[in-house]
Amino acid sequence: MLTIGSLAKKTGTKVQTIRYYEQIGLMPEPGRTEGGQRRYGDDELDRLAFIRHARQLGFSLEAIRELLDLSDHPHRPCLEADAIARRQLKQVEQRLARLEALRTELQRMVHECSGGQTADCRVLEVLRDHSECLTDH
Amino acid sequence: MLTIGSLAKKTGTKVQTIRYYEQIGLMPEPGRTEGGQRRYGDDELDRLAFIRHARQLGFSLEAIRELLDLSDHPHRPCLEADAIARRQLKQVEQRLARLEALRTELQRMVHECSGGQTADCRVLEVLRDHSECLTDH
DNA sequence: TTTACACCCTCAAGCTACTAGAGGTTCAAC
DNA sequence: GTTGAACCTCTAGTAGCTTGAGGGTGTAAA
Repeated sequence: MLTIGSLAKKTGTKVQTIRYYEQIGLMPEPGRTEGGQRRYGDDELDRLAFIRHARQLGFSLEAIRELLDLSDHPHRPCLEADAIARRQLKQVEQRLARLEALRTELQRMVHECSGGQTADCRVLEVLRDHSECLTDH
Repeated sequence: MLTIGSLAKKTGTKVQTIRYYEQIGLMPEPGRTEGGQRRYGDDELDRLAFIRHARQLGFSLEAIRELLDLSDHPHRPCLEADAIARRQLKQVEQRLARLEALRTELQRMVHECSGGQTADCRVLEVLRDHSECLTDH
C-alpha cells in the first residue's frame, strides 16, 4: 500500500496533481486509513503511470479519459484508440511546423543583433514589422 | 481614429482580447467618445501589432512587456532585448526536440495498430508501458 | 509514552492567455 | 426617428495544474 506521496514519487507526479485527477474523476477514489489518509494499490499505480505517460505524449485529459475508457473494454474494436492517436499525431505535426518557422525567425533576429542600442535592435525591429518575416506565422 | 472593432480587424485580434490587454496594462487606456466608446490612433495600432506579432512568435505576455519597455527606451543597450530573444529561441528549440520525439512515438503507435480489438491495441500498450518507448520524454 | 516532525487533509484562490455570455448603451446610416 | 450593428461593463469559464492557509495523522526515536 502506497501513500499519496510515494505514489507521486514513483510516477513523477505532484501530490496535488493526483488529488486533482481524483477530483475530476480521472483517478478513482482510493481507500483511506482510519485517520482519512489515502492509500493506493498497484491498479492505481498503473492507471496513474498510463495517465502521466499519455500527458507526456501531449494527450489532453479528455483524450486520456477516452483512452482509459477504451482500455477498460478490451473487446471493443481498437479503431477508436487509433483515431485518437492519429488526431494527436496530426496536432503534433502542426505544432512542429509552426515551431520550425518560429525558430527560423528567432535565429534570424538573434544573429542580426548588432549589440548596439535598442534603437537599432533587430529583435525589436522584426517584431515591429511583420513584413520582414521570411516565414508564415 | 479607429474603433475597437476596426483595430481588432486590422491586427487580427479579438475585441475582448484588446480590452484584456488594456486591463492588464499591456495596452494604454485609449481616448473615449462622449458616449464612452474607445477610440484608437496609430500609436496604439503599432503597439498592438507589435504585441500580436510577438505572441505569434511565442513570447509570453511578460516577455512582451519587457520588450515594449525596451522599445520605449531607444538609447539603452540592446543586450536585454537580445537576451529575451535568445531565451525564447532556446525554449522553442527545446519544445521542438520534445515534439519530434513525440511524433516518432506516435507514428510508431499508429503504424503498428493492427485494427483488431483494444486488447491488442499498440496505442494502449505503448501508453501502458513506458519501457517500449524508443525516445526520451 | 511522549514528542518531534514529515507527511497528510480540505478548501479556496491563483496562474496564463484568453473566450463567452448577459444585459444594457451608443453610433451612424437611412 | 428608427433601426441594428457595434459598443460598454461585469462575471464566469477554459485547461491543467500550483500555491497557500490552517489544521490533522503517522511513525520513529528518546
